[in-house]
Amino acid sequence: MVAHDLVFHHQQCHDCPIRHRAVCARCETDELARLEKIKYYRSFQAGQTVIWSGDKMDFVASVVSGIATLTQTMEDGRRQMVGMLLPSDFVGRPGRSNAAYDVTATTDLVMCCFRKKPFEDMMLETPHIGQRLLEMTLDELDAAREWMLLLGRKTAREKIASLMAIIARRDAALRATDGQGPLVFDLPLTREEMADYLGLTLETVSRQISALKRDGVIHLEGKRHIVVPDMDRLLEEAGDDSDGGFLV
Amino acid sequence: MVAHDLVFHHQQCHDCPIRHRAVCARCETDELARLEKIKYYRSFQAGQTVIWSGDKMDFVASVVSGIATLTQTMEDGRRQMVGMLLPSDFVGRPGRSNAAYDVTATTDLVMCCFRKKPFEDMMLETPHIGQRLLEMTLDELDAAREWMLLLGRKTAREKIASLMAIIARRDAALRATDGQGPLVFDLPLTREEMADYLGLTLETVSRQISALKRDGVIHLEGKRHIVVPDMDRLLEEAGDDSDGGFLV
DNA sequence: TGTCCAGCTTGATCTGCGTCAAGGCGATCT
DNA sequence: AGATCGCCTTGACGCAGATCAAGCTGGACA
Repeated sequence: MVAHDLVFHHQQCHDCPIRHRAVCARCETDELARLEKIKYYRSFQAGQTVIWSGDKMDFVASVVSGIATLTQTMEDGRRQMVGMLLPSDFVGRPGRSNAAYDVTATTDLVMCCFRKKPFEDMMLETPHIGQRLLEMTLDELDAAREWMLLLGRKTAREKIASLMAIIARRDAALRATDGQGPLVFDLPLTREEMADYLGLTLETVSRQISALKRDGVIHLEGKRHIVVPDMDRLLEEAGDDSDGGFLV
Repeated sequence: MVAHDLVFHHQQCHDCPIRHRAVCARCETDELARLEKIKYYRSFQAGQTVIWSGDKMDFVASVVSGIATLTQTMEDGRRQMVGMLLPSDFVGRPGRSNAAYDVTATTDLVMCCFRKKPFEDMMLETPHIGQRLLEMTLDELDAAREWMLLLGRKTAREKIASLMAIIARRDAALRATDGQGPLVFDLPLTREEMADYLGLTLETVSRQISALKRDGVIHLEGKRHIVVPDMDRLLEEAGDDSDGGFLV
């Protein structure tokens, strides 16, 4: 059964490697049949650009596997990441025909795309798709606002610690690691991408990672593999609201 | 006729001083009647807090007049504004019972509130309310992402110039000033609020405003009244993507 | 086995903005 | 008219993070 879950179904999709949300409707056959007809897959290699800001974008999509980023660039080349898309995340804006950001595959990437017009038609006739999309958009808005606090007010060290915590959390959620014990994950971003995420330079990122390592907040094996011996300590370094958690 | 326009109607509301969007449904009498029953008004004085982060929030609302801000605060007192609500803007999240941010009236403020539960019920039965809300949320997300670029990558001078441009634009939109000629407006924020908006200190805000004045980019009469002799010059200072405009 | 290169680290130095501190200005109250 | 208070400006100084520069490390390829 196909279940891309725009409504919180989590069945295994018959032709996708993972469960992903944000794509299909309640599992009612007619809807599914319609979705099947307008959906198609696209693959990208790490580093490839999915779409440039300003380009015509006649589809919406959800990430099946891999990671994509949204970035904005100023004329002089300064770049700021404004979105990170993990599996199940949604890109594209119904009711707009041009991309507002550069979308880039930072790892090998598979996306499940829907041609925009028929998707919009379906949204009109199937309210719960829109409802689910609203919910996801509100979540993204919350994430963006958390990110704004980070960019505007946190120190470099806090920024790095925050990023580690965010990645650890999302990684754990994806793998449904109910996880007690030391947290382990791989950084899916280069130092430069982290810098673009955090509003820093790659040198500062490197230095602060070294500092956190020196201070025992994280261990790293190789350049990408991170072990967090004590999540609470990390969250403290991140300057996050205590309680380690989710107000939501 | 009441028309708070969750669907782009712009009739004058019979009991509100201005046209505002984001509140009511297509002007079909039964819907209006229902909305009338669940709506009520609240007024706040400049400086009053509407709701604290974490508090129970059993309503959603739209701004009728005045300006409200959303801010996040770290334990040590560092603050970052994450949203600015002008008339017609919407606050509150269907499907969540606690506020995620401090909401504060920066000017005298009137809000049109709807008790949450009945509003949610209505959303379920009246899809276009949800559709309109999705549209507005996507707009806010775009604004948040623009804001992230500002926070992460712009210099203090660019930040100030950007803020002036944003306020000028929103002000013009509100007053439907189709406006050629020198742009004129009042700053609705104190220097400290601007600092919280921009991720700066109030001293830096003050210094950069003085600098822009010295360089003739803006003129100011008193401390709040701004005249922009050349909008293009201002946008250039803001480091915004040339074309002066809206990709949307 | 060497060499090449992208990604990363580390050092030295510079600078934009924060911090601390001292007033100025205008509105409101007495 | 003076006192008070919130808001704003300006100066002096210090530091976190940017910039510039050199070199490391590990994987791909010949």
